[in-house]
Amino acid sequence: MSIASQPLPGAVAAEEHNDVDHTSVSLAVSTVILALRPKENEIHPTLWLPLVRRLREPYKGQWALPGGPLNPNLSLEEAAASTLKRATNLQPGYLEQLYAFGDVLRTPEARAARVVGEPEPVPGTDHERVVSVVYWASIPATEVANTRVHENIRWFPVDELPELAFDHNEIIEYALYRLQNKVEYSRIAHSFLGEEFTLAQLREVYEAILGRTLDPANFRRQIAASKSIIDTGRRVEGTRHRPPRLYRYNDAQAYADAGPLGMYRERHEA
Amino acid sequence: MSIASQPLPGAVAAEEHNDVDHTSVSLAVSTVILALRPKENEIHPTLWLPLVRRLREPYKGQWALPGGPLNPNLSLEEAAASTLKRATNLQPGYLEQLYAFGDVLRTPEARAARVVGEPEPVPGTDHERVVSVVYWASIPATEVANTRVHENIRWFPVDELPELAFDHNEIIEYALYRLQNKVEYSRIAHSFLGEEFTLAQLREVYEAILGRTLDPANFRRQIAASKSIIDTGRRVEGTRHRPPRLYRYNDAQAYADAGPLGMYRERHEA
DNA sequence: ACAAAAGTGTTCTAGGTACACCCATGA
DNA sequence: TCATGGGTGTACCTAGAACACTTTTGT
Repeated sequence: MSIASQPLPGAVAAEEHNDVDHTSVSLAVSTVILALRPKENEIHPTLWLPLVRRLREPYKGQWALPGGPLNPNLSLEEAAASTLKRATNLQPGYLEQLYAFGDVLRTPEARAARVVGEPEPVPGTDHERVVSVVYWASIPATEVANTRVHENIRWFPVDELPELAFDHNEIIEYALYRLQNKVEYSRIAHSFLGEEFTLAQLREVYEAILGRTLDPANFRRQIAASKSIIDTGRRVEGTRHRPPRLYRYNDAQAYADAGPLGMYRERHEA
Repeated sequence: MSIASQPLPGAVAAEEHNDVDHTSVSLAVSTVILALRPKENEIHPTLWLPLVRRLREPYKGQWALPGGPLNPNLSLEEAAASTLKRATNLQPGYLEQLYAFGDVLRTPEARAARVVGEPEPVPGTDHERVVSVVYWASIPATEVANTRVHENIRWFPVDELPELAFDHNEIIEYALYRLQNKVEYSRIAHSFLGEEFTLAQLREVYEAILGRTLDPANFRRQIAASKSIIDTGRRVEGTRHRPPRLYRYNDAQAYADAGPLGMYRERHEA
């Protein structure tokens, strides 16, 4: 028996490797995949995400985040990317770990009970324990058109989601919250656009994510001050007003997140 | 066979439950436990953390983060709290998920190779794959004295760590980075102190975490503006200067983090 | 000419920093 | 009375918000 499971005073495990068999908890990786496009008959873009219909119990027939059990040969991030590829066949602009969800019983009811301090429902014997490591990804607008179509995959606007399997509604809510924070102090907004874009397009990304309009004048200055974009010298013509400049990212920096070590390079860079 | 493992166009798994057996990846939970106390012969406090000596291969004899395999009956957070209790017998002031580390081979060498783009070393057949969900916790100063003593547990100042097992040095580095960020926009600093404290003590917490001195005058005003503390009316006497006031937290709010849903309540509160 | 969005200038305010200075206590 | 940290006042600077205004295009 492992020292980890002894309740004696000397019992402290230095983690990892062969301490105990833990086949009863399985590990899945899911991805919240976000892209911007306008709804039918609307001008401004909204966040959309692809969901997958469950083909088996529990929650059979309901929509869920794309994902699956972790392939032992892939890192968590590679697994998330692979999920993304399978579900959409698109190239992400950014990919980052969101959170590891690991409550014993992961249903909306269980969480509600927990929040108000009631006793949690006991998992049934048919309920296998699953810990999900969830990633979120952005898809550049230029990619969106290439989405694969499939009967059991459908894109939904984030403000018109159905009731999803497990705790997936809550996970998406949290992903959107994280995105809102992140857009304010990093450069992820760019990852929703193509190589070149106008300031108005970039502003629309911010507006869609933050859910409010921004002053174009101030927005321009803030972005300029951040030095995150470069004027290509070219303009978009054919608009019925003054032609806007085209910009591109200043930074050849990779948007795929290299994990924590990458994450804290990020804020010191600019 | 599960649809998740088919490479066909229609193959998209809606995650979770019985899709595949994945006994070959095991799941561990570790905790970076942080407390403040002065080093020998120093006045100002430094961050310390407890490490556990490994009793088996790999890395036998080296120090490592306290942790162990996930008990299927516990949530991730409960598992982290349980680890903390086993390693220190102390009550944490705050507990929060840090990150899920899930590279295929988690050694410093592998990460270094990855960063410079070299091919990664191939895991040996004796190397079982482990995904670690890591939490970090703070211990109030009033608790620190009650630490359990044990031959295979030792507290180290964070700036004098030995070479640790696995990628644990990197994990701790990241924990400290996260702490630095967090201290600036939330109230965790309080969680390193007892119920009542002086402004100078609170400032010392900030200074130890941020690694720089702060202007006492401005610090006072900033904390006052945040309304996060309340004057108890009492003072500390016996100092050889003007007696400082005693304060306590304004907020009866729980410091144990309730996960993502709790996390985003946090920033809108103040 | 006019509509519409691109782009510039100006003012105001809140928050942070720097630092001079006064206050209350023990020795 | 002096040393020491507690605590206040104030001037400065910068980033952001608000908004008036000018520019450049297509129709």
